[in-house]
Amino acid sequence: MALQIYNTLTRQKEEFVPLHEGFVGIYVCGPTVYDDAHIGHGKTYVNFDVIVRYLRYKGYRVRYVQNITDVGHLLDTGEDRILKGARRERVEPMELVETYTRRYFEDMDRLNVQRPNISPRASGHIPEQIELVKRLLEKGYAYEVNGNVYFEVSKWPEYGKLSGRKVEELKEGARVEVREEKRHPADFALWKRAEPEHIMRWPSPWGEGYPGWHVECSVMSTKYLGQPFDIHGGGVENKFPHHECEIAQSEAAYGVPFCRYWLHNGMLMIRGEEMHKSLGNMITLRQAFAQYDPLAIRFFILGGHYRSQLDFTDEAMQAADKGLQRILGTVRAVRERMRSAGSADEADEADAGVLTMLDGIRVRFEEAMDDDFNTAQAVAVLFDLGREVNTLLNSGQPLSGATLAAIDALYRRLGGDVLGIVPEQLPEEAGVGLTDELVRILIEMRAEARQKKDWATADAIRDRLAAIGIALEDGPEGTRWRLAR
RNA sequence: GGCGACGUAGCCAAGUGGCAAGGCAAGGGUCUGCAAAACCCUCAUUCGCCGGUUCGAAUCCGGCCGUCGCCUCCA
Repeated sequence: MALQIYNTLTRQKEEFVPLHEGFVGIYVCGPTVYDDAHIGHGKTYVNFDVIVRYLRYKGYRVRYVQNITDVGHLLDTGEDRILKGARRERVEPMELVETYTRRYFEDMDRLNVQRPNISPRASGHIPEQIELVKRLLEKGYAYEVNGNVYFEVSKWPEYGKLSGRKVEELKEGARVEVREEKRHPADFALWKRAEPEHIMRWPSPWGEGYPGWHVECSVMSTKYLGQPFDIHGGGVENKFPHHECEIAQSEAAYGVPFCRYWLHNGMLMIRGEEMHKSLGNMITLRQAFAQYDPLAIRFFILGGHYRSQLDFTDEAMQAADKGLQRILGTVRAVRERMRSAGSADEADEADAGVLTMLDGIRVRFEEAMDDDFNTAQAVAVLFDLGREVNTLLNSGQPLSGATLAAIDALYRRLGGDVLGIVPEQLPEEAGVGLTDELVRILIEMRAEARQKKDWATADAIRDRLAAIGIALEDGPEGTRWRLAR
């Protein structure tokens, strides 16, 4: 079945057909690196991470570009976010940028978000941005006033096609303070003159200044992906004006479409409210990691559709944590059985019935993901797989190494490669070695106690291990241990 | 004020014309020395409310109520 994608530009699901067969170019608006990433960033980049992973699973070669904004993104006070952050921490602007860029990637790594192929920085693409502004001036779509260059929205009739807004309506009710020098309130800055105290500045044909925020995305997406390119992603809150401006600039400058499929993901809410500094409900990823397993946060995010809003609450997170443990519990059991089965089973064959079941799961999983990346549905399929596998594991019937390997491979493929929630190595597996050996000694001692029906000793061992986060589970094939959070 | 999204069980959340996925929680059972894990069963005659279209609607249309987002250079 073909992949269907909801295109915000056309407001409908469309079959995805890339520009060049076998290759997908995708650009996603990245963070402005002036502070730690919060769980809202987590949702956005996990959402797009899975989209990219699935495209790769489908066999496409994907080039994923995600910018790092390190200049030109202003606060409503007109202050540059980077400069403000640098002043706050008394460091050079680029020092601040470096710090938070690194921290951003560290946070994303913990969420198991694969890094983009290219993470271009706005400050590293100033000449290209000046080039675009020049071109817009030459073609008559922009005008310069006092060292500032603005895009003239009224010259571009298609302005508003993404967000469904009309330029005439923008005048009304807008809270934008209208700068006198603009010809129309909706005109937006392509280049800004640097005031004397503004230290991030570059020479340009219009004097010393810095680029407007929207320009970097137009420039860096097409520089690495061409124009037009396949997919542009970002949070809904950037649909207008950011994305609208990107389209206008790029299409006015080059006369060809900018991007073919627009994807917008829904925002993350905190107990029903938008996360906002002024509401004091901001949760950084680092804070969240202190309380929850990063993979559980990822799993929580995948429990909803990427286009929907998602409400972050303690209860919902706990449910997600439990749910993930359930899935990983099955994976752990399969891998343990593989290990204890040994590698000696040459000539063994996978059970045909099991293979058929696995194939059915794979098909249902793909159907869910093909339908506009329905991860919630895909996760449900994984739960169904878990029930089947657990039943198989408990049935007492012998399972060949090949059968177990096929099950494990499917988990790695769907749960690992695509959803990114099944690790290559579970924590217990990583800790094999000393921890495993120590725990096994205790398990043996406990087994002896149990044999003598010395329940007090047996339970004491179990309780004390539980107290340090190691859970013991007695089964027909002996006792297993796992890390319990 | 303008534009848009959503409202599904105690909670989270899929489903967009044919008798309501999945997870968490809860109750019962199997297994266990007791647990844990796992499995089985139960858990929305109903999808904010009121109308309409249809043989048939959670799904389409209209109205109302409620929540949220954008119009502020927040992912």
